[in-house]
Amino acid sequence: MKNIEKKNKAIQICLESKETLTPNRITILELLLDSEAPISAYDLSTKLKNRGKNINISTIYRVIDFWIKLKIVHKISYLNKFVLCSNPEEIHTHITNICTKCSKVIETCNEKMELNLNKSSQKLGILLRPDINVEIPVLCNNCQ
Amino acid sequence: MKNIEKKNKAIQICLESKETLTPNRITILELLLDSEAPISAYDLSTKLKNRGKNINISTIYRVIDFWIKLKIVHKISYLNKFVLCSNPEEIHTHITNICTKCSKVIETCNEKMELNLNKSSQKLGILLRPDINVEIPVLCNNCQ
DNA sequence: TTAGTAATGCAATACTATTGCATTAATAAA
DNA sequence: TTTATTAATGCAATAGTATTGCATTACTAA
Repeated sequence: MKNIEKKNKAIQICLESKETLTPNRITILELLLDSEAPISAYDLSTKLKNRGKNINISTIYRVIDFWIKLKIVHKISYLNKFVLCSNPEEIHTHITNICTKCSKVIETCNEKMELNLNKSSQKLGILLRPDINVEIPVLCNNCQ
Repeated sequence: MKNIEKKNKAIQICLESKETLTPNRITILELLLDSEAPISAYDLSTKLKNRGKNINISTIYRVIDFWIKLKIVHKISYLNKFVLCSNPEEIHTHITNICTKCSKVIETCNEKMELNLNKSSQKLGILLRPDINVEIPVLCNNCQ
């Protein structure tokens, strides 16, 4: 999925949800689009300052939360960083492979990674969240 | 696995690794044993102070890292907290189901959760880490 | 036009984690 | 036993991450 498609998809989802598409939300969405690797809120803040824009850190966090709620953005807890979802349109288990050496992220979806958790979770009496995002620590191609 | 067994196992692993078993390391191990839920480094610090012991926060982090390296303790990135591994003796994929509502942790191992990642990761050119610990956001029994 | 709601700014604060250097404790070699 | 070496800890500053309450501004609907 190309960046321009991702952006349009995000905007579409936003409008369909009847949420407001503000300049800050677009700006931060674009920064996340530009960033291949996950990026922290404070890195976003720095990038914005470099471009002459100054958005308060609280607003940055709020905007990130906004996109997370729409499932456009994922938080990578392992890194305390944020990344655009590679497939925002699909409802599936998001699997984020994170290289623990170089922090590169390889995102894939349930089918490709064969994560069959539903049966076993029933036995445990737990319910998988529909917006499930699983982080898996790996070593990428270059770092092995 | 009972607490006393876990403790003995941890001590055994420590000694077999020819690491030093210091009072701080034992104290913090015991606190982690007592805590059912994951606990933060600063919460450990508070508990220690309440018991009249004052261990510097840097030491607490170092001791936690020490136990993590021995695979006795897991960091739960989703919570920025730490928890004793339920099965320190086994080499397997650790799967930590975390209730996103109450933070309860249900840990299980690879076999029980059917996490078949090896084949698919090969296709992606990535290598699973042997000490892999996967966090899965769920809703527990009580919170559904 | 006005009332109400949503978004943002501001700045303080809380929480999480690391660092460099000094000191102390433990261990091994002479 | 004494000394040299290494490991562990303390200290306190600092860095990084995230949230909060309240004021202000922008937007939306009555």
